[in-house]
Amino acid sequence: MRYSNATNYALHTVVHLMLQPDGSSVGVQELAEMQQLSPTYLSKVLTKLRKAGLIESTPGAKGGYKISRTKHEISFLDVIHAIEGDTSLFDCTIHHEGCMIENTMRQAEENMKAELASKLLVDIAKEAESKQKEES
Amino acid sequence: MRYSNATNYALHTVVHLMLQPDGSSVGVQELAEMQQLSPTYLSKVLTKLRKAGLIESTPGAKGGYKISRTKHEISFLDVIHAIEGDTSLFDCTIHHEGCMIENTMRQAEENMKAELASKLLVDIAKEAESKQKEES
DNA sequence: GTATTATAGATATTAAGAGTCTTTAATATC
DNA sequence: GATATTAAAGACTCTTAATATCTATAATAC
Repeated sequence: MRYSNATNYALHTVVHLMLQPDGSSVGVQELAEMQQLSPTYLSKVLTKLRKAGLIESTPGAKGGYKISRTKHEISFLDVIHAIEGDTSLFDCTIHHEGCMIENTMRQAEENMKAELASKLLVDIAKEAESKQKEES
Repeated sequence: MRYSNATNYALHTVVHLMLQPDGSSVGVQELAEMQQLSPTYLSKVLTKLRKAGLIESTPGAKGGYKISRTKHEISFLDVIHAIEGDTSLFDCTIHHEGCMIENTMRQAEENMKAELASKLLVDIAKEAESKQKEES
């Protein structure tokens, strides 16, 4: 019962892309090396992000991925949703509607999702940037 | 990415046991029929609940399962923990400590768990009881 | 002793996650 | 236009966890 590794890769990639100079693209090769995983696998993850409108891609030489124009609005939940889909953590397979147990579980999940919707990845990127400056 | 069916079965079983007269046991046969699943499978789930101290079991004729004496303190989280273990929803497999993304995810999860720890199953049982009275 | 019931072990089945390989399409550069 | 580069998509494999099932064993009531 966990979020998939794909979600982790996606979150890290988005933050990395946010740290790039405006308009510049990064190839999947570089992104994959950074996280030590295979480029083809990561590209499948990134395609989901593109289809969700979170990043943009350009094929061909000097192509790659860059963050979309809604950069400052991308939340944790946006990325999770793009990768995991809109499934619920909990489904009562016994009752078909109005299950009180399911209601309680769903409510708790909704609150978590609301929190994750309020957390923006651009803030993580900023934090990472200032940490780098401290170190140098 | 969801909680297992086992957790659902466990939650429903606990509520059902709470609705029994004090001290009476219910066999796994009956509990399984109620939820339309195999008795041996459910018994494995219930053994986890017993090991976590949430229910008690007595083998032999007239045996079965009953809620433990801490009945009024059993929360959703207690049951989830008993079945799913204490794993986290999110693990950063790239960084080993201090990952800012992991921190944010973990914080949201902690808040959800705190909410689920505050929700008692005995309240669900009471609600179910009063609903039954309305209908009769 | 006999019937009943929980427990544990071994095993099987299924589904999802994780990942690879290959081919195709698009783009830039020369 | 030819070539190199890069994303995308399809087919496929591998592994793991969930979801069971079946059988044997141990405990208990009568």
